[in-house]
Amino acid sequence: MIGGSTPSIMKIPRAPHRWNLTTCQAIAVQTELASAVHETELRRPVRLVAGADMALSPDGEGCIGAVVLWDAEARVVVEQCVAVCELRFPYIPGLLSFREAPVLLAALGKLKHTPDVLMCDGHGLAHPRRFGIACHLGVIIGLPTIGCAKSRLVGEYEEPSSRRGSRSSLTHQGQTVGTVLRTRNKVKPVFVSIGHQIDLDSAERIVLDCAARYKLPEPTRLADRLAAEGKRRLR
DNA sequence: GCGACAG
DNA sequence: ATCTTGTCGC
Repeated sequence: MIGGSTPSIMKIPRAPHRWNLTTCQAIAVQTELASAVHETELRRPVRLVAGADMALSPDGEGCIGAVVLWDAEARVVVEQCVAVCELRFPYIPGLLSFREAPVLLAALGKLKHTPDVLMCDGHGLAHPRRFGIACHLGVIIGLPTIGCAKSRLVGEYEEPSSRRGSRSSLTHQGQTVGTVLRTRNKVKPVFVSIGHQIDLDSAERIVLDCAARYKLPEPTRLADRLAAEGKRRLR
């Protein structure tokens, strides 16, 4: 490679829309792209699980996106990348992807390996318009994605029993949009939903498999930690 | 009008 | 997301 540029095989397609939009336009984009979400069976077996998360820069004007590629078989980190961007959109419940997706896509574009699935820190179909950040990233990169959030955005559910592995359906407007899953005994559960090109049972299994020691699945937990580290380095 | 509301 | 140390409970 000339100039020492690092070759990457993780090609990120350009988003089919702009990111700096009005809230009204952003909602229109979600309604439009929601029809592109595919709820399907997982084809290839999953081994490489990427986790993505973001942290705000010290001054609050920018953000640090982090991606950690986790080998779910060997239980080791394969690769990790970070990217920095200026914030162009505020945090508005239901429009999270317009604030976070740009940096996460930038970080994903630095990956040398292509993940089998991407685990997002937020919801997928468990969203008012069935288009949370996991769906948005999945539709853009064309890979299977899972939404694994720490709290509820929409929907109703029964508290699952206190044992790891117990679950209950998250329903919204008469539809099952996700699963409330207990990954650790007596610890607050996580909210799992389909992002793109996957089925809910597989999503749940992958989250549980990746969360053997902590509440959050390893890819997400490590990406969160990496983003926090990047934040400290900017001081 | 009031309350809810991923990160 | 972020501000923040110790502390209660298994």
